[in-house]
Formats: sequence, C-alpha cells, structure tokens
Amino acid sequence: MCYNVAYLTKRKQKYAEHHGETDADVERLGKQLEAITEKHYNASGFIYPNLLVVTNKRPDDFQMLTWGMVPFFMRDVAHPKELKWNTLNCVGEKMFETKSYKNPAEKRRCLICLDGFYEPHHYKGVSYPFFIRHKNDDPMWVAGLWDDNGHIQTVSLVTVEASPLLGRIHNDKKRMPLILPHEMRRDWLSELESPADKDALRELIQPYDDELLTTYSVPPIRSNKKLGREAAGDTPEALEEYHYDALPEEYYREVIGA
DNA sequence: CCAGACGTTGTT
DNA sequence: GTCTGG
DNA sequence: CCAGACGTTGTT
DNA sequence: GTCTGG
Repeated sequence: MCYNVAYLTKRKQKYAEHHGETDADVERLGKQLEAITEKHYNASGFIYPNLLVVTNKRPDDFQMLTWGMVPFFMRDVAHPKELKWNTLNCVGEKMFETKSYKNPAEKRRCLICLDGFYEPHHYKGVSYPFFIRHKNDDPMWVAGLWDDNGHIQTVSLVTVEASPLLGRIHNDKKRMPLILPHEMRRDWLSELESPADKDALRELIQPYDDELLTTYSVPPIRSNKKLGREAAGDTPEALEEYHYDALPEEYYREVIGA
C-alpha cells in the first residue's frame, strides 16, 4: 500500500542521532522532536495525518506536513481531502514527467522519517497486513515530495518497483516506498544545477536492500471478519507480530524467506 | 483552440 | 501552472 | 476520514 | 443504513 505508516513510536532521540551531523545538531533536533506530540503506530493515509519530514528548504530541521500533496497551483484547496485525485503516493520513476509532481520533483523534495510501513499480502483472496522495518530498528528515511499552495504544506510519499522481498509481500502491486540508504539521504535533498544532477537523482530511485529489512504479519488495522482477529487500530498492538493460522508455516518461510 | 485533468493502488 | 484530448 | 454508491452478468 | 473508494 505505502498507505499505512508508523513513526515516533519508539525512542524519539534515535531520529535526532541519525540525522544530526554534530552533537549540537543532535541536541537541537532532539529538542524539536520533544515538542512534537503526534505519533502513529498505524496511520492510514486516508485520514490525512501529519508526517514527520525533513525538507530540502530546511534540511536541518524536523517539520510536520500533511500527507496528501496539494499542488501549488490548486490555490483554492485548503486540504488534500478536497482533491479529486490521489496524491498520497508518487511513482518515483515518473516524477519528472507528471504534471502535479514535476515541479516538486525538481525543487521540493523531502525525507519522510518512519519507524516502518505496512503492505498487504494476498493469499487465496484474502489480504493480510505485514509490517516492514529495519532489522536493527533504525529509523527509515523515505523519499517524499512536498508542496505549498498558500494554505497548507503537504507531502507525497515516493514509491518504486518492489525489491524481491517486498515483491513477495506486496504480491499484487509489487511496489514499495523509496527508502533511501542512510548515507544517501541528503543527496535526495540536493539542488539540481545540471542535467547530470538530475541523472544522479534518478539513480537514487531503486528498490532497497532486503538484507537490512525484517517483516512479519500483524493484526488488521480495521475490523475484518476474514482475518478472524480484532482490529488493532492506531495502537502499539498494530506493530506486534501476529500469526495467521490460514497462512501455512511453510508458506510464511517462502514469502519472508526466513 | 479550449476544456478538463492533474493520481495511485487498501480495507472494512 | 501546464499538459492532454477532443 | 467522508463522498458516493447502493448491480449483474445463460445455454442447449 | 452501510459499504466502497479515494
């Protein structure tokens, strides 16, 4: 889906430590995070939550932007829910060519800071939610595009072709968020000054290294009779591994590759 | 030319 | 604001 | 969340 | 009234 995410559910300071270059940076970023009270165990994009981001305009600050990008030219739209089309995700491979994203792709990129994200796995006509995070629980730096139409600052999450592991999990659409390797995250925010810069940026649009990820099935976020389990909602339970008897043990191993 | 779109992939 | 489709 | 739909699907 | 889809 790339429509459900978790952030700030664990030690806030980790985000500051990962992004700050100096001790002073880390301290300042840490203070910014302390001021942020919003966090989500499982937020659906369709409620248009705020996301924790670092933009190219302010690469050394955390900010909260509304999920669902409202293009700058939609001057009379006050909120993404008023848009007539879906801007929660942006297909990374096409971002320079699409009308709504081309401008943000060139000038307004950002990092979305996550603990992890959810993808649906389809088995015998039923959809099972899986959570994906770093094996070592590091924060995830996901590519985003942002915009400002004079009323609201908004963000779209960039997606890319799925890696082998994510393709087995998200087995109908085979897409995943564009997760940036930690050492590449600031490259996503760099200014484009030449065609070569644009090519370099395009090079970042790759599936992530599966070796760094772990994934497991979790309870449904909303009630769903087919899954035979109470909904977890946006609570700590949403992140906890939950085994579905309908999915054979052997099948789990094949999918997850464990 | 001009009206209309502008986007992506979930679930209950 | 800019592209697409009729 | 909230606007919009709310339905079915023949052949020898 | 309740489900679906964005």
